[in-house]
Amino acid sequence: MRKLRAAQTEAELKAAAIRVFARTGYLNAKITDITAEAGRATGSFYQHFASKEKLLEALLAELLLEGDESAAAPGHGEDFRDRAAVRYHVAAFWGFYRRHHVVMDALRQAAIVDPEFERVVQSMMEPDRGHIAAHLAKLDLPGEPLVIASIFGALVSTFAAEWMSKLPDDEAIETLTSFIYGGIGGNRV
Amino acid sequence: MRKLRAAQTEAELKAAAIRVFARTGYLNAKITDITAEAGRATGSFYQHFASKEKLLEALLAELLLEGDESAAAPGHGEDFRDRAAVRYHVAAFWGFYRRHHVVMDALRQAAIVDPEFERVVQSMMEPDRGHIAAHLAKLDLPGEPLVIASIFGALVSTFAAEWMSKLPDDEAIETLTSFIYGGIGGNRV
DNA sequence: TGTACATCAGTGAACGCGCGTTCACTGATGTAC
DNA sequence: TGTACATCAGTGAACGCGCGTTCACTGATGTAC
Repeated sequence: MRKLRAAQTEAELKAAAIRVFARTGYLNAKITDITAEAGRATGSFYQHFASKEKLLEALLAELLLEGDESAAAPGHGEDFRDRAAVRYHVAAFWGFYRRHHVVMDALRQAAIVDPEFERVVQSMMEPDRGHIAAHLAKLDLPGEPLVIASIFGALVSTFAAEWMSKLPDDEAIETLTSFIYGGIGGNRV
Repeated sequence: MRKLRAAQTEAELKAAAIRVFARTGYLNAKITDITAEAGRATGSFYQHFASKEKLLEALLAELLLEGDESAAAPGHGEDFRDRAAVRYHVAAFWGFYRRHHVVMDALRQAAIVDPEFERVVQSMMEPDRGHIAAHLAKLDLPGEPLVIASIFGALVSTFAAEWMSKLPDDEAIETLTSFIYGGIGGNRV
């Protein structure tokens, strides 16, 4: 089966790309770095992807697939006056980031240079943000729900980017949860 | 005076660079974009800066100069149990970012591609972070002071990056202050 | 089942574009006498 | 004050490097008869 072989190579290129991105960052990654890492010839790359951008889009598609799964996850606490509900969301985001930070960072880097990806990343984050904003809408908040939701996202992802490798998961999740829970007013009775 | 003319040109190149960075971002900015914006010939650039990186370092030096001034600012509230003290720091950071976001963003972009700048940006942020951490050390916190201080920085700068142009300053500062004050436990009596 | 031909994944050397950097030159400003 | 020469900021065409992309080729797998 030839299709199979092609699919195999394509998968190896994707996996190699993720390793290269992790090592040098998306913007510094050369096509030849990726093919070398995958043990293929340079030209092989273009049989599967028209460009580095298209490869990243393919990785994004995989990531979105899993995002949809976890969005359809078992009903969780909806009321953000409940600390456990906040923690649930922080933990979910944290876990997602832990599994996909290489691709997420690559997307962020691509967005810096290419306005097209800027839009893609934005629209990728939008449902999450809306979801969080919906939880927040019921509360008595120190600002617009959408603004606070953006704080939530920014906070968790920037924090994760810096501390993921330095703190144990539960400590990070606890710290973040406490901070956010307090931030949205959870400690006022 | 020849030195004067040179200094003049150098200043114009810097100013032009900031305009170009604001328009296209640091990573997308070409040397010729900058010289064109300044109305100079390409070669002129290299009479003043050995590279785009060196130009950015020069802009950084200017920025640090002002940073030092504001650090030596009039004694402000030191106790973060006091909401006004928190607000003071948020407002200071917000103002600084408003004045210097182009260069700060450029530094962030440079750090992505160049590990050298990574270190520079880190060490630039470090005193601030230490300063904040010192304020926090007295409190009963949901985590390590340095970790919380990094939340503080990440929060204000990511938030600023997104909302600076969309929210009036005082609303942004209020929202951020409330969130952070709550986050560090300020609402528990 | 065997032979002849077609298709396709993979190869890697070569090509060429974009852009950073150089360099021989110009004209103006400064210096020596 | 005037002339001859040196210095230096600025110029922009040309050079060359890095890297993305192409393309003629190979060998293996699939198809027709």
